[in-house]
Formats: sequence, C-alpha cells, structure tokens
Amino acid sequence: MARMKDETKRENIMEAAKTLFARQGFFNTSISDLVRETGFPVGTIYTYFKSKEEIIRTIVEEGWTDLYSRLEELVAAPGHPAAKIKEITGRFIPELLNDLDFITILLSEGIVYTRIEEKLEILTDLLISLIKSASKTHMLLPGFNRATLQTAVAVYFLGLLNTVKITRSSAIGIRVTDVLNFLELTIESSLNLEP
Amino acid sequence: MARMKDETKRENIMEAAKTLFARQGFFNTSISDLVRETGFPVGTIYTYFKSKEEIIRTIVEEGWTDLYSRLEELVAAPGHPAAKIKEITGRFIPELLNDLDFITILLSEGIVYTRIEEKLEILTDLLISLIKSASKTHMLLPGFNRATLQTAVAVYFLGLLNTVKITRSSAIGIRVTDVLNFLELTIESSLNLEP
Amino acid sequence: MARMKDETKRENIMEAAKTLFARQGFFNTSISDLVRETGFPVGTIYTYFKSKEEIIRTIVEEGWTDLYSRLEELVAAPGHPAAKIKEITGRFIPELLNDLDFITILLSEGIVYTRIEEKLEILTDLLISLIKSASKTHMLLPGFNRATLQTAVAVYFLGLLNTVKITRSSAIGIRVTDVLNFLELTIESSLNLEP
Amino acid sequence: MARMKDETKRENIMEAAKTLFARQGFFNTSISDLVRETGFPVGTIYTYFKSKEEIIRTIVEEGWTDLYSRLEELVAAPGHPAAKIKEITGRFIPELLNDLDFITILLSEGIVYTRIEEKLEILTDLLISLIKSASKTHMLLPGFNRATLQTAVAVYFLGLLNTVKITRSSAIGIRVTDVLNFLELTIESSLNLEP
DNA sequence: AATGAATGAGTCTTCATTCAT
DNA sequence: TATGAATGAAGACTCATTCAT
Repeated sequence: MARMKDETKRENIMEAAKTLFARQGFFNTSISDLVRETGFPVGTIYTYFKSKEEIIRTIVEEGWTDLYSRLEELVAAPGHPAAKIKEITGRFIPELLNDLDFITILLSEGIVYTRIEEKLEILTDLLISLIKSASKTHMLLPGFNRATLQTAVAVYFLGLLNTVKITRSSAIGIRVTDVLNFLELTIESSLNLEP
Repeated sequence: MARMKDETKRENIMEAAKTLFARQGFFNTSISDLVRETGFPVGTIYTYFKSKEEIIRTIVEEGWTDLYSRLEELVAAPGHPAAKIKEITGRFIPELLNDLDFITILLSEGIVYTRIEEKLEILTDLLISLIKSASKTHMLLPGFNRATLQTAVAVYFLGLLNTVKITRSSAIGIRVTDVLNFLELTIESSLNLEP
Repeated sequence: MARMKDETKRENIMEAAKTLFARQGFFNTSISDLVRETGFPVGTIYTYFKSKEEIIRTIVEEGWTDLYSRLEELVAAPGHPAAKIKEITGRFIPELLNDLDFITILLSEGIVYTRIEEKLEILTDLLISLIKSASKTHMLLPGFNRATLQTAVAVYFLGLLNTVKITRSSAIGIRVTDVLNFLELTIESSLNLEP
Repeated sequence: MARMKDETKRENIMEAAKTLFARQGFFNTSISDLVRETGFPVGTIYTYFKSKEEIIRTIVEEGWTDLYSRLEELVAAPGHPAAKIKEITGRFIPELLNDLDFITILLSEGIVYTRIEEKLEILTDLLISLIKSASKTHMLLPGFNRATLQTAVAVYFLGLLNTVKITRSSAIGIRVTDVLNFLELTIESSLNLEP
C-alpha cells in the first residue's frame, strides 16, 4: 500500500476553511486566504481538494455525517425512548449548538452546495420514530398528522440553529442557555412522554 | 429641465435583483446578469443604486419595513388581542410565507448586509406584548421568563421561514400548508387565549 | 446683442478647477468633483467649457497670458533696465511664486495640455533682451552665447517654480523666502548691471 | 518545484512601463497598454507588481536609488573634491540627463507617488558637503547661508531636469549640450574651487 | 439656456485552477 | 509528490459627455 496522504494536512485545511467560511462567508474567502491561514502552498490545497466547492461540501457532509451518526447511535442504543429524548435535548443539542462555525456554514452556503433537504428529511424521520415510540398515547398532539409532525421537527431544528447563529453576531438579548431552556420546556410540555 | 429620476426603473431593477439574488444567490449574480435581466445599461443601474451591496440592502430593508409596518398596523388596530393573533397566523404569516424570494434573500446574504438581529428583536417585542395581552392568565407557559419567550418567538419565526425556504428547492415532503397547519395547532394549544 | 453668458459662473468653475487640479491632480479630479465644489449642475459646466481638457487648458493659457502681459508691461515701461530687473526679482517673481496652484498645474498636466515650450521660449526672449540692455558690457558672462543664455533663463525659471512647488507638500527645509533670497544674490553677482 | 519568479519578466514590465509612462503619462497608460506592449497576460503583470501604482513607484524608487548610490560612490571615492565636482558635471550629470524617460516620470507622477522631497533633501546634503570641502574659502558666495545653498542646489537640479524634459517634446532652441555647457560655466564661475 | 439622467466603453484588479518544474 | 508562477475570463464600478426635457 502506498504512503497515504497526510491526513493531518487535510484536516488543517478543513479546519482553516471552516473558520474562514464561517467568519467571512464562502464567497468572501479566497483560496489565498486559505493559503495564508494554513501556511500551505496553493498546490497543496489542490492536492487534497479538487476545488473550493469541494472543501465546503466536505465540511458540511462530514459534519453532518458525524452529527447524524452520533444521533443514530444514541437512538439505537438500548434504553427507554423517553430517556433518549432527554439525552437529545440535554446533551446532543447543546453540543450541536456549540459548533457555531458549522451551524453558520450549514445555514448559509451549505444549503447551496449540499442537498440539505434530504439530510433534514432523514433526520426528521429518525426523530419522529423516536418521538412516536416515546409517546404514551402515540397521539402526540391532537390534529398532528405525519406531515405536520415532520414540519414541527423541521421548524424546531432550523429555528434553533438559526436563532443561535444570529445570536452569535449580535447584541440581541438571547443566549444559548435561553435557547436550551426553551427547548426543554417545550419538549416537556408538548410531548406526552411515558415515565 | 433634465429628465427626472424614474421610480419605475428603480423598481424594475429591484424586482430583477430580487429574483436573481433569490434564485442564484447574491454572489453568483453579477451586475451583468442584472443588465441582461433588466435590459438597462450598466450606467443606469448605478444611477439608481450606488453599489451592488446597496441593492440587496434596499431589498431587505424595504421588504422588512413593509412587513413590519403591516404587522404594526394590525396590532395597533382596535379589536380583541386573541383575534389579532388569529389574524396573524391566518393571514399575515401566510402572506409572508408566500414571498419566497424575500425569505430566501433575508435568510442568506440579507443577514450579512443588514442588521437582522435588531429587526428581529423589535419584531419579537411587538409580538410578545400582543401575546401577553391576549393571554388569559398572563402566564403563558409555566417557567417562561421574558428571555425564553423572546427565544420562542425567534425560534418559531426563523424556523418557519427557513423551513419554507428549504421546502422551495426540494422534494422534501413538507408543503406550505403543513407549515401553516403546524403553526395554528401550536398557537392554539400553547397559548392560553381568551375566548 | 444677446445676453452674455454669466462670466461669474465661468470664473467660479475655473477657480474651483484650479484648486482641485492643483490639490488632487487633473486625472484624479472628476467632473463630479467640480459639480460638488461649484454647486453647479453638470450641464452648466459644459455650457462654459466644452470638455474637461478645455478647462485645464484655459487655466494655463489665461494664467500664462496674464503673467506674460504683466511682465511685458513691466519691461515696456519707461525706466532703467537694471531697475526693471530689480522689479522682476523683487516684485514680479515673488508674486508669481505666491500662486502655488497655478505653478503646480503648470508644471504637471499643464505641460501636457498646452505648448509650454513655446511660452517658455517667448518669455526667455523677452528676458534676454532685457538682461542684455541692462548689462554694462553686453557681455554678461564670458562664454555665454545666446543658447546658453536661454538655457540659463529656462533653468532658473523652471528651477524656481519647481522648487517652490515641491516645497509646498513637504517638510523640506526650504522656504519661499530662501528661494527669493537665492535669486536676488545670484542675479546681483552674475549680472553685471549698470548702476 | 514550481517555476521561479523570473527577474527578466519583471524588468520587461518595468521597461515597457517606463517607456509608456514617459511617453503618454501614467494616467493615460492603461494596464492593457502594458499587456499589449509586453505581450504578457494581465495576470502576469500582477504577479510581479501588486498594482499599477507600485509599478511607477518602483521605477522612481529604483531609478533614484541607482542614481544616488552612483553619486555617493563618486563622492566617497578617494580624490580631490574639486576633481569630483568636475566628474559630476562632466560625467554624472550628462549621464543622468540622458535618461529622459526617467526624468519625465520623476518630474510628473513620480512626485505624487514617492516622497521626492526627502530624496532631494538627502541629495542636497551630499552635494553641499562636497561643495564646501571643494571650496578654497569655505565661503562660497557672500551671503549664502545653508538654506540658501540648499535652495541653490535644488533650483539647479530641478531646473536642469525640467529644462531637459521640456526640451524633449519641443522645438525650443535648447539642446542638452546647451544645458551642460551652461552648467559647466556656472559651476566654474560661481564656485571658488581650489586648483 | 438650464438641467441632470442616461450611456457604455473602458478602468483596475481578482482569483480559481492548471501545470511546468 | 510538492510547488507557486502563470493565466485570462470575469468582476464591480467610473466617468466624460450627450441630449431629452
């Protein structure tokens, strides 16, 4: 087996790109910015990624895969569904909301360069099945059919991310703790969880 | 006297820009695209806007002003607060969700080029005061302090817009009707409205 | 006779242009700068001058004509030649060196847009004939033929102007008084003036 | 390894720029002109110079450095001060006056883009100290203090250059030989040199 | 005559990507 | 494989001048 490409370099590039894309935006970040930030020569960047677009796509894809697989694992693990939901709101989401750079990129150019809807749909499906199994009655809220439920999850998920993202750059009086607090209160009151 | 500045031209430019920015993104839309789309010569574009950035800023600013003033008017009008909330979910939001181009721009580069957090904060304040006056108990949900309430409004608002935006470009199984449906159900069940 | 064009406006334009051209240079001054500075509409500028180039040409031509005619008058007046030379170094040149804007323009784009060499040649001729008639011996300096004498006048004239011009923008330790002082000393010692 | 930056190209660009700037002026020379003249693609111009302004600055700066260091060397060399002055008027100045393109640029936009006064001041200092050491009496001319002397050098230097510059484009009856002739005569008669 | 919107050729510069070394 | 000079299409924007009103 031939010598593998230096995985560290790849990660350095992605890390730098993530920071820059989040801070300045994808279009306002040039490959030379990346060269300056990483200290690598241009050629090296193109050794690891075949285009600028591929860099952002990779950031989003890998970030999402990581996110989703951790969620999947959490759901698949043995244990009570209601406890898993607690785990999600109490640990998984807080962790996610911490990665502001990822959120910023995902909600900006990430949407353009990767099929985010598909990701959202899959995520949504996973969560819905969990919610259903966690719910005593299997009738979460009267009047909620599947589409509405899917909508609910999407609205919450995107709403949370976007709120946190906007919070970042601003003096708005919302803190990440408020967001988490809101989430917990909402989940508790609207889902009729089994004990 | 010389020719007077033509308001129609200004609107043509903004309309074309709105379409293009929403469809291709701000950075993927060149001034030449605008020239092609409007049929105006470059110089004319710059007679009405002093930069490309000013165009997007104007689109967001004017769109938001229109949005907010309609909401303000609705809130200020005589009538029962609960009825006004119905009006908002039943007429105002649906109308807003219809303007997909505006939503797309607002959530993308609009965030970068205008102080969207400030706008959101003001909007949030208006809605909170309405909600409070509409609520029987003035205790909307147990455990909701002001920050959480503000968060709730932000999450819903941004979540709705973002969901609809993503819906646009995709095969995801969510329709605007689902979004509206979800909103109505949520509002009803979570706000304890006076009859 | 038809109503004459408002001569004042013409002068306002030239004055503003002179200031701006001297301060920022001809090419870095736009017609809009002129519009801003004068308060006149563009159209008005073009009513009085048919092009930007004509403005600078007029500034140089009129300035030079004024300069030259005052010199000519001084030379033509009755009186002793040696006294006239004193008059030139003591009054005429100091006055000229005062008009820094004119000097700056003359030495920069003025050279490009008007035939400055012709002007210089005529000026030179006038001064040479004066010097000759003022000189006791009519042999100013041994070895000075006509061409050398013309050169001398040109070098002094351009040298004086250029030195003063550079002095303007800088911390160099030369003052206009030094320049005048130098001139006087030189003239006295090198020209063998009749008493 | 990648290609190395090619010093020849840099020089080609500067050479072409020098010719064009001198002939047409800095502002009337476009980067496209440079592209046409050099045969290089635009990008290559910008590989070697980061802006149009940097090109002119480099031309003036390098030209001046070369000039000054040759003068310095001449002055520092062993030998009689009076002989050095002869060397300057007889060889150094004639060589300088030969480089019409450099003179033209130096006296036009060169003034704007580099601190020419500082250069002049340093040059002046060097020459003054040489003149003083060459002078028998150390009292060059009665009444000449340091400022006047500095002025004298500046006026001569700028006057010579400017005269030659104007000579270039014109039918004026002055030749470079006249200028040199004038200089020699002046120096001899006004400086009281030791034998 | 007065005005200032209209015009579009032309400006400088950038930048993702390639490929010779 | 590593490098970074080379490339040139494309970018946003300017501005002297015209001419409809």
